[in-house]
Amino acid sequence: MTTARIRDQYHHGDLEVALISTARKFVKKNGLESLSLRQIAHEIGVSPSAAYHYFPDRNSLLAALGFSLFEELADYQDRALSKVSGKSAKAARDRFRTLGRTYFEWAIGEPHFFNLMFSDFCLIESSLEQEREKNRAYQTLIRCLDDLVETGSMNKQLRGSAELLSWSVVHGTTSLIVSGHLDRDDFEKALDGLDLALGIRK
Amino acid sequence: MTTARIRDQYHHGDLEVALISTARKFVKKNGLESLSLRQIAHEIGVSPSAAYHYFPDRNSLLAALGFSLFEELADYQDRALSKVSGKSAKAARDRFRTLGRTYFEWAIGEPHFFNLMFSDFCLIESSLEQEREKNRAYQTLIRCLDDLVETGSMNKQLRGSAELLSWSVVHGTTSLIVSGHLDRDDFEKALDGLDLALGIRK
DNA sequence: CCCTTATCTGAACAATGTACAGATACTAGA
DNA sequence: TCTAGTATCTGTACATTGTTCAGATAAGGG
Repeated sequence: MTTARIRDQYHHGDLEVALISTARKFVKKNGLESLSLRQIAHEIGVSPSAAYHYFPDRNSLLAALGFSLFEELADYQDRALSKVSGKSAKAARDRFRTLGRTYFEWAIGEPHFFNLMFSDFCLIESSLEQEREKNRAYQTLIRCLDDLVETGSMNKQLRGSAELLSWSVVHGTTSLIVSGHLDRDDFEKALDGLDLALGIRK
Repeated sequence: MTTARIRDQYHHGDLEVALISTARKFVKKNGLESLSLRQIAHEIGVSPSAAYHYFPDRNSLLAALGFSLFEELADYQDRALSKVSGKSAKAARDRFRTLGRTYFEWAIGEPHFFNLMFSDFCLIESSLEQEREKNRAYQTLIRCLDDLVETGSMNKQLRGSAELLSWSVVHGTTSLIVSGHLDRDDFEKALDGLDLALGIRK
């Protein structure tokens, strides 16, 4: 009541987050290429130049959006993982598969987001904050694999390579499916193959 | 002497391939985003509208370039593979690794090309010709794996999943490295892990 | 209440993709 | 060889884009 009242006429109040969220809306619908700063500004009801007070250029806005999408993905995965807790072998297997499946489902559901996240735009600021988000899902993967080894339901000789293999298989199939080089149902096949190769018993 | 003489003043002669090859030059240097039809036309010495006689729009030119890059990659792989012939177990292993390594090296050497090939631009016409090119490298992979099984130097129970796993690991790590989410030397680690997981003995 | 600072506007510029009418060169048929 | 017709390219034009910058407007602290 005190801060966000009539400032809508000149001062927007939350322009930075408004820019990112309407950029999100546009990218979701039409992808990166057609994203226009002017359209975003118009949608918000603000002058095209206003954006330059928060982002040096169009690329930086896309980068900021891309970074926020990594958070979204991690949140999405966490939400699904919270339903598969426990330290049993079965729970570890379920979490392992959930981790991969949510990654895939997210990408299939929002292919434009997935493309942005792994595009050139998100290359620059991959230093600090993004690393932290990456680790968030990565730590979960590590815990899954450790649990699988501890419960004796996985080939422990492969433990050293398992993280890299799992991540690259999941990301690889997802990327190839999103780009149309693989069929949708190849993902489950790949997960099955990964289980077999890592010696994960059911 | 008869066909390509003074036509340079009005009729270019090979404008379609000229458009693709100078587009290639620009993408190689600066990536997709900054690619301009007008700059390409100017470089060739032709009017901006001339391009529209061969491509309905900018996207189609990028798609045509992308498709030609799949050919280039396959050629590059074939050139390297031709030095590793033979049906021995060692030859099969070498071909297997060469197949992955050339894929990776190509992408690292020309990241902008790699990005284009797996971008939205190359989604449309992934129907006929591109399938053929994809199969070209894919058949080589299949032959490698068959040889590995025949010579008893690989876990034959994993033969069914091996193609999908290999391809997704190689593409996955490559994609993650190109987009800055993995280190360069993670690729060899992934290949080693893949060997281990598939039971490929040295 | 004023003055500094953050925030946004407005006009402007160069570059881009694309459309279209017309000019120019090539080619086949007489 | 001449002539029509077709393929190929030019020139101009338009709307849209990213980006810059001087100035207007609001907010907040002294």
